[in-house]
Amino acid sequence: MPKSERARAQRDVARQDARIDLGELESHLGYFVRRLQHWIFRDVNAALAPIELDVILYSILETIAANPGATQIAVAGALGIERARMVALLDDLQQAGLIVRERSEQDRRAHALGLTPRGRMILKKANVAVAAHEKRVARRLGADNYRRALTALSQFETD
Amino acid sequence: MPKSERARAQRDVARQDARIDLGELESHLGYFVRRLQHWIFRDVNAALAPIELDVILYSILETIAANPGATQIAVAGALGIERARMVALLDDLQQAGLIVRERSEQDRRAHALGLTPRGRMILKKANVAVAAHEKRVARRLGADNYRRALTALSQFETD
DNA sequence: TATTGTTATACTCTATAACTATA
DNA sequence: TATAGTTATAGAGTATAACAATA
Repeated sequence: MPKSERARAQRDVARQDARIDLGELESHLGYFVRRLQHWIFRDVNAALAPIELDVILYSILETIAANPGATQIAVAGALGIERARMVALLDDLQQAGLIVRERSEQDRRAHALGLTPRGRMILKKANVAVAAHEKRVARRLGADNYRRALTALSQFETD
Repeated sequence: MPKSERARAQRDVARQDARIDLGELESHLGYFVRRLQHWIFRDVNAALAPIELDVILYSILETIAANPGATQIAVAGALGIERARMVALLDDLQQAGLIVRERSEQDRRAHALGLTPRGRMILKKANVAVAAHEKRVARRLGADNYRRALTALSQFETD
């Protein structure tokens, strides 16, 4: 099934029945965070689909670009991805010709990650698509709410 | 490897991890939403574990409490759960003696959902645990940011 | 002994199709 | 024909454990 169809199916399921009341859930931040996260996930993945990326692969590319030579564990740790899962994700990116894995000279157990020229080109396109997505989020949330949300949430410290 | 060298190596690794820069991700709401959602999910599930619930089962109980007699499809639609998955979730709740499924009199294909006395008792306990979780979120985010986030995100309209 | 990358496995979540009983 | 609930299955995502090479 094409991604657009899958996205529509998800929308249909997510659509709320107007008669249903959510009780206490309406006062819990977690409920609204989950709802927004769901919408954002769908929208950003749709935006990245034409260049054959999803938001996880994009996040990995962007992190490698900002930290050339970083190891798989460092990137995985920064993004909250299991190192076991990172292997297959990097395999995808490598097979697509977007990244290189080179043996680290300081520590021959580790791989130093880097972008290929093609990787840099695709990342540039991805950042254009993601910027457009970000504007859609801001428009749908309202400029004031968008600014409020970004300010508030960016100050949250995880463990 | 001597101890002093090992200590230095560990420091170097730690410093490298701390040095990881997330690039453009730091200006994207989606990144912070995902990060917060992940923390909230873990914390609320830990809070509900002692009464053998998770946040999905709790959300279903709360929605049934607010809409007695609602059908499986109505509750599933309101919470963004596939109706196929809802079956197993309701099986769990029914087996735990928290809900009842009764044939609807208006439409004999449908189940009218309701809480048992035990379901109401457990939901009461769950709401105490979730309220404590909500306070942890507010404290960690800061009172002002918590209010800002709740205001901003609750105004987001999904499709 | 510990760590990096890797493979393997199991479990959950999501999406879809197909079936049954009703409408 | 269509819908509510159900079953079955396939594909992701997540969490572990174990192993080889290296520290």
